[in-house]
Amino acid sequence: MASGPEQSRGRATIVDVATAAGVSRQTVSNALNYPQRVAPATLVRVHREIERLGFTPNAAAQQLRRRKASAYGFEVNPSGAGKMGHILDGFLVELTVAAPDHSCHLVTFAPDLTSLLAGYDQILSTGLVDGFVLGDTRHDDPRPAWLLQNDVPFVTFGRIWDEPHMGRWVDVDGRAGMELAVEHLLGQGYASVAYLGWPDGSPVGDDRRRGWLAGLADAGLADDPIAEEAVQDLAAATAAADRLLARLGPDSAILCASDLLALGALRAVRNRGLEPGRDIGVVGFDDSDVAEALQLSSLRQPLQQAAAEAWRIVHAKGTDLSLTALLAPTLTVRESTSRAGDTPARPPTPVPRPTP
Amino acid sequence: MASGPEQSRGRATIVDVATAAGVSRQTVSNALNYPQRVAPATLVRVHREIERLGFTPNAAAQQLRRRKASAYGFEVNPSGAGKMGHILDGFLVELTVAAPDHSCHLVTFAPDLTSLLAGYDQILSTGLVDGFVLGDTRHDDPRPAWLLQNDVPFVTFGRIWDEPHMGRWVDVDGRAGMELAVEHLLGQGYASVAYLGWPDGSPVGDDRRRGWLAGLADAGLADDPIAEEAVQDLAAATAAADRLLARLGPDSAILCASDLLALGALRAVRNRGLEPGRDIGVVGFDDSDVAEALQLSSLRQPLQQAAAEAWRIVHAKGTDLSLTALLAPTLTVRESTSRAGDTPARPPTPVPRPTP
DNA sequence: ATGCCCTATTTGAACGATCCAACTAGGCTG
DNA sequence: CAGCCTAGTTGGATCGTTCAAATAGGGCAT
Repeated sequence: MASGPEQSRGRATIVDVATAAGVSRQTVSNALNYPQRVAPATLVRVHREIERLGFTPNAAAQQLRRRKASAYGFEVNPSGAGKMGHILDGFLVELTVAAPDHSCHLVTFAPDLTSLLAGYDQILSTGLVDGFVLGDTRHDDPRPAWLLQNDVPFVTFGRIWDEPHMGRWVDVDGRAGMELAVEHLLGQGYASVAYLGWPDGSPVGDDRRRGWLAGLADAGLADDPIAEEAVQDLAAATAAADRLLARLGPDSAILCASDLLALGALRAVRNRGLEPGRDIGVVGFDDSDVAEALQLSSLRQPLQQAAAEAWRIVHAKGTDLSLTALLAPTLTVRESTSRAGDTPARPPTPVPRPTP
Repeated sequence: MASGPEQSRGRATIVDVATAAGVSRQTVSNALNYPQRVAPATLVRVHREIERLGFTPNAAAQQLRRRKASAYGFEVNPSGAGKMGHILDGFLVELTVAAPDHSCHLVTFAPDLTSLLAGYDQILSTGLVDGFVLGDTRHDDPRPAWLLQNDVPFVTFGRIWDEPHMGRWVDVDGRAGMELAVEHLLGQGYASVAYLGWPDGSPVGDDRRRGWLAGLADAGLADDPIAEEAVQDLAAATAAADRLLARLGPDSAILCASDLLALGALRAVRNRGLEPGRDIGVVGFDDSDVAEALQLSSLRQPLQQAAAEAWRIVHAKGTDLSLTALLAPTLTVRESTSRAGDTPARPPTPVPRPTP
């Protein structure tokens, strides 16, 4: 697989190939970077030697001469790794998979404790990366402005809500996703669709709530929208969902801003002796592992598309500020929204509680 | 933060610092790499100029000259990203956080479809990375042998079960973790501890099962161990747990090989009208987001330690084949194993099912 | 004073590739 | 037949750093 060069003093270099093919090193370089400049006969001869010697251009030498690393930094946050709804892990994977299509790669780095920008400045100043993919956008985020000011290529996953005119982002259209979910739920025969969301103030949450309302309006059901709020916590979600159920009639559905909230809804439903899907429809957001395990219908973010768009945007030349991509999520339908769902979780014979 | 060099033609280089400090470039290099070779007075002068000019050594130039990238590759697998129990995401984060301690960084790459080794060979041949951190170990894994044969530094997360004598791994002691869990459960007052595990044959699963048996033996309860098997699937796990409950007396506990299996156990327990924790103890493995959300006690892998050990091993010089680290997991105790747990999930007033 | 050693520092030469400008054949034009 | 153009090829310089060997300049013993 990796056969050594003439002299076994390491890997084959471009001059090894050149001498073997009887040409100059520049011709070998041209054969790889500008094939149209090289005579066809020479081209095949060079490529044969490249193949034979197992030559691969040295990345460090290319980076040095080209003044370009063809690498991008991705900040990973220790606090939220593996957390539910943290689709960043999946996004990173899809970015990595798509990276070769753009002949570049990804370098991970951890945030600097002193400053939000320090970590970025440091890895950038070594020339290790050309730019960044920001996996999240925070409120009052100083990073986009700083990067723009320093002419550093970047793209964020998540809209830059504070500055709507600022481009260079890719995001998932939570609003459209919610409309889709409402349509699905009504199509399944649920009479009404209530909403379990986060408290006002988070841009993402507000956007999703608007999607729910829009979905109701589309169906002409917007006259009396029923909603409850809960923070991202199971106990709070369960309690809020229970309040919701108290206000709802039969054959209702609950649309949730996250899988965790939906998990609370599932518990509240079961606590009332009801069966999710058959009695009450429940839809979550992010299609996390939990959703899959609990047979919870959920909106899935198109991470593969998002990664592709991210690479496109980060590589786009010029200062075009309107480089954006808004992608529609898809709905993964499971038992929690199917009326005729068999309920395998229920055991054949209920057993009374054993008394000590 | 990033002030330019004398001529604003890019970043400050080592010669910019040298001329500014009135020394040769090599002295600046020495000041950074071998400070003891430089006279104290010169040292402070050089460092002052480095600070003033905001100089950072160019990584590509260093890599080229040192013939060393100070980077390591980490293969990310598209199929299992974000999956429950996939602690690889967390491991990658901890590796990234700890990387600066070893003045190196991490480069992610996706598996090549043609061959398991092709992706490794390719990124290695460019000199982009010096070695690899393998996030998982498969059965009949050709990678460790290949890497060893080619003198490529590496370390695996997960023992190399096929070749017990082969070193260069860091792993979590599932067996010890299970013993710890059994001890905890018995200490909580549960009369017996049953086991819900994977079918025989997986090295990890068999190891954990042995830990359970060892824990029972330590307590003198090994005479009639009760266990059931299920594949990594919620429905199967729920059914198996239900079979287990049929065989168990009151005040028992179920120790599970994974959080997903434990999730099935929780459902089976609730389906019988019992309350996890109060009536039946349940313990999972991996302390995933689900465990946290469902208040499930679970064994947590010490990923931070694992990352530190991984860096130590991958950087260890020589061909010492016995470079290993076996770390003990910790138990995160939650309501599913606390007898006197309040049960916030139960609503104050049960409501009958609404009839249409 | 001469020789010698030791320390601090400097100079030359890589590392492996690409950019740039120059060079050589040819064929074509006027 | 001189001159021009183009395709194909080449050598020199360069990216920014570190390695290896050479130099300068004391201090100390002979």
